[in-house]
Amino acid sequence: MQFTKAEEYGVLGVIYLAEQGDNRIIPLSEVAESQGVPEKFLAKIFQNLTKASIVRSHRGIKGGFSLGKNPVKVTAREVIEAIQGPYNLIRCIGDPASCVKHPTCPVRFIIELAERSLLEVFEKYTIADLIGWKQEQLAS
Amino acid sequence: MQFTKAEEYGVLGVIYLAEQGDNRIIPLSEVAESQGVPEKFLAKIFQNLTKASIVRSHRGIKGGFSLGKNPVKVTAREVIEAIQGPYNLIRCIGDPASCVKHPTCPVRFIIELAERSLLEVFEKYTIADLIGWKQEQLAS
DNA sequence: CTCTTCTGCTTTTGTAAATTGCATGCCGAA
DNA sequence: TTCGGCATGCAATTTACAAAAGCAGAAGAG
Repeated sequence: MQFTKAEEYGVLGVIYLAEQGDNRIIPLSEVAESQGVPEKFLAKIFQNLTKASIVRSHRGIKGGFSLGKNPVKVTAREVIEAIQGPYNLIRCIGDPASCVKHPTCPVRFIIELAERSLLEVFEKYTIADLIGWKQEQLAS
Repeated sequence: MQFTKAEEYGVLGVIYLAEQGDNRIIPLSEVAESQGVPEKFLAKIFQNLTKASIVRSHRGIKGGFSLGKNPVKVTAREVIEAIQGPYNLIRCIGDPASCVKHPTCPVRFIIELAERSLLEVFEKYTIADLIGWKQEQLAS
């Protein structure tokens, strides 16, 4: 079980945008370079974020991406699920039919609890919280 | 991020052994067939469980596997970590060197919290708890 | 001895993640 | 109105790892 790079890059990208402040428009190339991630990969991720209105895209010269929402109101869960789709630690939770043979499967029981507690964490912290934490680290 | 089949099969296998009671010795073929999982794959998983003393192996005719510990004292975390090694949702947590460029990486911050809350769940429930839950489901 | 079962190692297969490439469309600026 | 920079969308590739299969060997019971 591992956090994917797409999720990681996406969160980092949104944070970078938020840090520039004032809803500035930043070209993707700058975001990618600043975070040291492949631009084309980030492009795909940002398309998902655009669909979820977390960022806004601007074409043409001087184009790029700006924040679509107030970072205080965007939770980590929203960003992650915009990128990966709904969270499923195990297939049979998203698709109960595949688990129909084991209506009493104890693995599902514990995975459901684990998933819930994971989502609680992701829901508890906003992009603004993550930036705040980063500032604290820099200060200390 | 997904729970792996190895983890799932391992937990199911241990539960099956525990359900037979009295530390009976069960050949791997029976465990595999009862859970509908490939025997060779399960074999590798059980080797790890053996090293962690969660199960005990017995060779020769009438050989197989028996429980190595009281199911009341084996947590889901122990089983899972015996199979997969220490839990790392993200690479830079297990290997901080790979993250040295970003000492303030906010992703690490939230992933560490997520990981901790995940492990708390896995630590809270024992094999006996899972079996108990299964019985409840059957009863209702 | 010999048959059965685990053991250890190697190899293959399958699938999803991660990345790259390219043709296209849009937009602002000159 | 044209040009260049930038996003878009889809296709293709590469990489990585999970999942599974294979096989020779060791250990134990009868």
